[in-house]
Amino acid sequence: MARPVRVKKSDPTRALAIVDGLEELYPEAHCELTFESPFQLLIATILSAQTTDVRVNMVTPKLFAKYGTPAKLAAATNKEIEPIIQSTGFFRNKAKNILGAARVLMDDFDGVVPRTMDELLTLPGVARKTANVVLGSAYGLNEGFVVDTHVMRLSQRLRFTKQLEPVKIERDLCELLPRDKWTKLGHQLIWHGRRVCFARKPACHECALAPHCPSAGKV
DNA sequence: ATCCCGAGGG
DNA sequence: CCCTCTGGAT
Repeated sequence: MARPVRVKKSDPTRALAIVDGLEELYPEAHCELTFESPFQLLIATILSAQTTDVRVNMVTPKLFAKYGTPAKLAAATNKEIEPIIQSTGFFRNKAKNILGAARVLMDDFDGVVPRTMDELLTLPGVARKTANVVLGSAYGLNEGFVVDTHVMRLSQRLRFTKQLEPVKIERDLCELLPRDKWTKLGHQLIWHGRRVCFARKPACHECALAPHCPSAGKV
């Protein structure tokens, strides 16, 4: 027996009001990692796991001065890389991942960061979040939706989704929000998460989205 | 103590 | 699902 009724999705009209509000608040929202190539954004994004972009931007100039291309990074050793990225945390895993990613790029992709989700997912240290950052901010493609800690938190507070798993949240966001704005909206949600909708004590009293937010004053 | 533009393995 | 890897800021 087929399930007779679908639950109504999150109200698309309310969602679009929030989209407009975010555009008004953060028309300039963009990726705040510093990079000069798709490769450098890929590496910076791998390094950004569980740390702030400010911290990543403190180590990447030194890293990219010597190892700013796939060929150069692929030829490096863990011992050379680890001290440079140490302050970003998880530095042994991250060193292994960025070296491994550089080597896969050389071996399988002619040293060019690929432009598809499936190909990006073959790189060590790269899952959907990192792949979506590269596709969106290095290549300008709206292939998916970046779901990081901020996007996850805001999506739940704004009731864009009730899911807890990032991949399910991404699916809901893609169904609900206009595709041509996925990348920009990701940045805008992150900016709002940093500036107003804090993890611990969100500033609902000064939030322009509060009229549209089911969680306003309740967190 | 909790959080930060996570990923991989059990 | 859970856990671990890891450091710095608040």
